[in-house]
Amino acid sequence: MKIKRDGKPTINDVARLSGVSKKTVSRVINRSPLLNEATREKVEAVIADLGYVPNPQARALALRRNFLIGLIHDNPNAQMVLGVQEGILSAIRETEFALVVRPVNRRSPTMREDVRAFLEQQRLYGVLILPPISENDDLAAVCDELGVSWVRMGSAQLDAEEHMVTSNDREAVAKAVAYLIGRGHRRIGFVAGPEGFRSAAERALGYGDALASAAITADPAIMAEGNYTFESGHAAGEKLLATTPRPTAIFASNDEMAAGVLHAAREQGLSVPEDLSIVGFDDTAIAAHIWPPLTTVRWPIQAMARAAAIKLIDPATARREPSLFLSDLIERASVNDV
Amino acid sequence: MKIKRDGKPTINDVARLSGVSKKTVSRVINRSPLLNEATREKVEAVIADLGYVPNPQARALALRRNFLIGLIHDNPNAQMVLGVQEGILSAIRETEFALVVRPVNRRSPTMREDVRAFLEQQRLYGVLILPPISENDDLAAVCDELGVSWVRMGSAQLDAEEHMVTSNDREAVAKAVAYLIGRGHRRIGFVAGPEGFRSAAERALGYGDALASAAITADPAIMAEGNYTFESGHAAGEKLLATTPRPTAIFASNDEMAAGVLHAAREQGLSVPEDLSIVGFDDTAIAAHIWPPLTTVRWPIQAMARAAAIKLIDPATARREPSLFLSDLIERASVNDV
DNA sequence: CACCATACTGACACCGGTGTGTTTTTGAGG
DNA sequence: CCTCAAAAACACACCGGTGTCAGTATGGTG
Repeated sequence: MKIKRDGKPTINDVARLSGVSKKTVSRVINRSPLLNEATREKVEAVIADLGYVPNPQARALALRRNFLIGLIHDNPNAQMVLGVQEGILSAIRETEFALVVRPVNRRSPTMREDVRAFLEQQRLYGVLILPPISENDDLAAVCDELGVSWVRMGSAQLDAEEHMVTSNDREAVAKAVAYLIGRGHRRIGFVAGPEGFRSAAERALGYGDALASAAITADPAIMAEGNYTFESGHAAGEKLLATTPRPTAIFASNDEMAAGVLHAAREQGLSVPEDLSIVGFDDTAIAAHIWPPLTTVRWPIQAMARAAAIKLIDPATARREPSLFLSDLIERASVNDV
Repeated sequence: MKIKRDGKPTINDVARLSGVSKKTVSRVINRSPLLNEATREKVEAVIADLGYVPNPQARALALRRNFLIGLIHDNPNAQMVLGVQEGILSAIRETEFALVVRPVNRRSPTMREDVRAFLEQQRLYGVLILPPISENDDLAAVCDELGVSWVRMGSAQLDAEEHMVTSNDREAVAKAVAYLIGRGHRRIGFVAGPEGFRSAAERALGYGDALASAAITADPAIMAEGNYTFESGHAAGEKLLATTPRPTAIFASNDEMAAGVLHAAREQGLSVPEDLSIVGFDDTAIAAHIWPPLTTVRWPIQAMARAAAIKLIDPATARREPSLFLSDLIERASVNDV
């Protein structure tokens, strides 16, 4: 007698074939300690023989919790989202968890309700929220209300450590701008991220810190705002390069905008880094692939995502690991001494 | 009397409060036609009042199928993977399906077993497989064996239409190379994708077709192989540009490699497109952001992914939609007349 | 050798939905 | 007013696991 029907074997098949109750099989699966060694081996042999794998839906129903964790993001940048996915996966590989992705549109007025409906329908175990929408406290509130555990990633400590993985953008930008100052630059333009983004604010603060440390007074004429896109960086570059005296260096709050600035410089016949030094932020793939390769700040996105996932699925372990991540300056070829 | 416990309301709560059996509530949820209008309204009122949402795990258990579709990929390119995710999501939005992602490593000897374990553990409804691993027939076999429906995306018709969404790379490359020929180029280098990739083979075939149509004999000296990375494109570029006479144009089998070729050209003091024309393939973000912006072939990845997802969740509708997608040439600034 | 704590194991209800077969209600026709 | 088929609703088992608590060996004690 093999399996009853032709479908996949169930716990009942295993129980019948090994002559024990289904509860005992359940104990074997869950590595219960109060279990006779001989019984365990007998059951395990049948499991292996049958190729039995427990049904996750039945398990989820009985346990009243499932093993799905969600990633909620608003695709700020493909490289980053994929880095995050890799990071999460490195944490949940070897576990029974799986990753469900859910892009949302931050400009949609129904975003909050979309997320709510998604969580209600799927009943995920927990979710990870990426910037920029991680800055939205509403989403965290929705999760709490629905009993979904959550962790957000961001550029400033918005929550208790159990709910937050943070990168220290302010400090990282300060270091990068200080690096430009160290190379002799005094007139350093700044392309900010969009208003309302915490990351943008933090990075702007870091720029201010660095100038202040060097006793350089900030000049609003060489500061522009972009929205983290290539096009906005291009426009900001045009504006900054039209000022007199022209900045000798520009720090852009992300790589895409830095690429836009580079583009603008090229259109005006300027060479980089000879006529203009540029530093970006994020170290996405684009940074290494444009010409000249961009000096930028590397945000350890993958490690952060991994830490966030661990917080979600194993809070005990997570408490012994860092929640604040520092970024490194990656020197490439877009900066010259002045 | 509201809900029994403080948990989420269940079908039993709805049944009790509206004075019908749970099966009737089930019929309301599933829009069963044999249902009295008055009863439906009564039950729907209670559902709305309670904010009841059916438990997907219980549903999955009873139906013996869930509403999870998987995306199996080997991250060839962040832009592409994210485009695919967006495409799938546009198809499943408004449905009860969710998207589970699962990156794998094609170089791992256990890849096949990894995928198998994943499918067995999660019991997904169906999966979508991206190139390049979609070319691996083993994975399709594993899915069949496990009763998981599947659709693969690829550069050539490998399967019956119900299992396959195809892009016509050969024809697209032929068009792109013909375009270079039309601009007066005769000595056109080619950077191939890695051996063993169907997409690489198809693209090489397209290159050959175009040369043949123009009665140009292919010169092995100006053909190199890369592995779809920036670095390999850079190396291929160095090799091709060292030949005499130097090619006046180079077609690279993807954008990353095209960027690498551009890099190599720049290092040799060549300007693009004045001294060398370059055409890429994929139209990922990098194409528009490098300097000069790259003329490339746009692969309608998002539409393809959407079509693939529809094939999975709604085969009937899918039969009325296209399964073969043609690519367009996007003219930017990396090509000059010779 | 009876007794009892300890270590295992089992029976059964339950999680929250859906399928099946049966019963009740409805309403048209005689 | 009764009959009876069609329509609507119900009861109950079932999907495949887990929790609870009771039952059965086992072996050390008095």
